[in-house]
Amino acid sequence: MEVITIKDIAKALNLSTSTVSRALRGSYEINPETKRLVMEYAERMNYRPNPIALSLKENRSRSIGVIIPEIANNFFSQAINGVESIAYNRGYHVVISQNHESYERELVNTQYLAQRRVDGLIVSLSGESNDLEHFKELQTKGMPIVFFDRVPQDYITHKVSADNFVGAYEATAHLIQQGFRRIAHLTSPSWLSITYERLEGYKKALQNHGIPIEESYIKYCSHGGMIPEEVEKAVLELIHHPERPDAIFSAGDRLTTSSMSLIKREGLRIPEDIAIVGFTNLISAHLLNPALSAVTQPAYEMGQLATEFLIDLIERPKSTIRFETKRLETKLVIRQSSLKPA
Amino acid sequence: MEVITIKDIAKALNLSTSTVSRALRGSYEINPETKRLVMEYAERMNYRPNPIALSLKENRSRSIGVIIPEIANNFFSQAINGVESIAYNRGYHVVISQNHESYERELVNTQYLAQRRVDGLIVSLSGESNDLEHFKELQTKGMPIVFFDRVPQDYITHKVSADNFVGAYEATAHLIQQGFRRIAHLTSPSWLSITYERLEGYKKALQNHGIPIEESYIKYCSHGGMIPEEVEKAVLELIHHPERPDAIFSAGDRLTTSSMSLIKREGLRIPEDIAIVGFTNLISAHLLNPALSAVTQPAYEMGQLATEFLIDLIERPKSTIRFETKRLETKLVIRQSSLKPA
DNA sequence: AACGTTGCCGATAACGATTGCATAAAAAAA
DNA sequence: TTTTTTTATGCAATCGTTATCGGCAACGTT
Repeated sequence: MEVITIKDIAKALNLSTSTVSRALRGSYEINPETKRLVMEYAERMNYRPNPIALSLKENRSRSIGVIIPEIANNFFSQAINGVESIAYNRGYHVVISQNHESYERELVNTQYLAQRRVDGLIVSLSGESNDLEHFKELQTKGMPIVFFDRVPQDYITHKVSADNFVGAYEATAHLIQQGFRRIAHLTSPSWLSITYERLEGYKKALQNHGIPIEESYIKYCSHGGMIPEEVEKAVLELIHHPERPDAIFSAGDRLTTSSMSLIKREGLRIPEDIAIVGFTNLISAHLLNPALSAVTQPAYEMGQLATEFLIDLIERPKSTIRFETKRLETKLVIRQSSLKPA
Repeated sequence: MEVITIKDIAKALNLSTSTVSRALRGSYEINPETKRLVMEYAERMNYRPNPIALSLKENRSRSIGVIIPEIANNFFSQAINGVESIAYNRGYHVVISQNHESYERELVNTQYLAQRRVDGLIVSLSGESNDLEHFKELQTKGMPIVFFDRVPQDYITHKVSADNFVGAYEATAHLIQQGFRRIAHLTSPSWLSITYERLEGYKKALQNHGIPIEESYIKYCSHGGMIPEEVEKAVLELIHHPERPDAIFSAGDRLTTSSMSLIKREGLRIPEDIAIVGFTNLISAHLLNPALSAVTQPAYEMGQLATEFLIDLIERPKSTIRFETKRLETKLVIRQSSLKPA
């Protein structure tokens, strides 16, 4: 391990570490000649300042932490790419961690990142998180936090989300317009913002079209699709409902693909027996059998926006901040899975 | 930012930092009573040692870096979950970074992780990496590195990969057995290990069945599917080949889904006009239209194994190490996309 | 009584970098 | 020539932690 330090340079050039340090940062009070010598030597020896030492001294790390439920999910991986695109341009590194829809993991990861002195956090809540004390505590200690996608309601900070209400409304309205009437909704844990907003959009669309809301058509999966049995139970209850729904509006990649699998496994056809629209960013949606109608979110842009918000929080004096909640438009792509057969 | 340090504890209890430090680590030379006091106070104040200070002092970070092409890829995200499962059990954190198939990004990420003093690296090479000097240099400086999936040939360290040769052989043999004869191969950059091994398996299967190898049926995508135009060009060349192939054996998620899209867009049917088998871990393979036959890799296990190798390298005295190259079995799942119509 | 042993604890120096303050030498002003 | 100012550099503290070394009682042994 022969890594060159400022001390090595100082020794080699018979200078003090302070002089070397200042020379490297181009301080005006260093002799231009000395500066040149130091710069050249540092260049030649491929000197790189030790970021750990800097973190210790400055209590920051020029990196931002991202905590999301799963990377194996197109929405989140696209969002991360958005985060990276902004972060790198502004000189920050990105540290990714997954909570796997577990409160416990979220807690551990949050604390880890805080200890590692990330300069800020971008968070999409786990399916189990209704207690947000760990974030609140961090925030009072000065850690900037921006939520995206799954945002807490009673929490004052920047938030970025898709317009889940409108997205859900459009999806449901589309199904109604196609002639479906018994429309079920398969969704994530009830306490998540995305769940609530989508549910409201779904209900509103039904109401506006004079269709009564049937509570037994609404199924929550409190582990967000991480536990196959839970999804299976929910879907089977729908399929074997005395008045079987003729369409499902489902949230999330996993819930949607699982539903499709199960419907097929049970010998039913999509969309003839049950139509389906997913709230998902699956890139292979158009390749599915049948091609999947989907409400897609601008994941990349959401990641970008959240990051701009966060870096703003980090770099701007606190006093001048007014917190915002931004909603980005979703897009409904209609494909075969939601078309009423003639 | 009121984080409690060992110094604060020392001051509060009227002890020296050394005593507090030793008490916390349970040193035998501290009075049990003092120990109890310190422990209790630390517990009450929720003291956590500063990992940055430890990293600086010990020149290590109890974390391992993972550098992969893309997280938006089921194979890699499953592999990461495997890595995490082992790492967390053994007290290491995992830092993920993507190279997006770019040599430049790989270089930057490698250096970043090295500067951050990760204790070791788990790497799957970018599609552009034929120069491995950056890894070699790190390794001579003492950084343990384990490669997986895309492994370099002339590099002495632990390596973990799927048995690409056998996987490709089985896929190709399956197509032949189905009655296909003009079998094309759409694959990743030619210099990658996975490309070579799969190509060899493909060729061997053709040879063993007396089918001549047609070079114009073999298409490399030197950006591994990251550039849509490149894939499009390759697939279209196959589709419009004077002797159009009746089957494609394709590598990678992106290459496979792109091929399916393009074949459909060009008005051809799968498998009637062109059959397809993918080398992919797409979780929605069974939901595609048609259901996709695929060679899948034990991604999770590969991640686990690579991590065990790495932690072994990190913790074991160097002298006792004998480097291994492990190949794990792939699994061919036959679905509709590769079945010859009657 | 002199010496050695133990038990318990503290001061200090690292790790790598930055920075406020001090200071030497050189240049400018008196 | 003397004083002041400027220029260029070094010293030392700091960030949080631990390892090394050493100190000082209290006790036991001869």
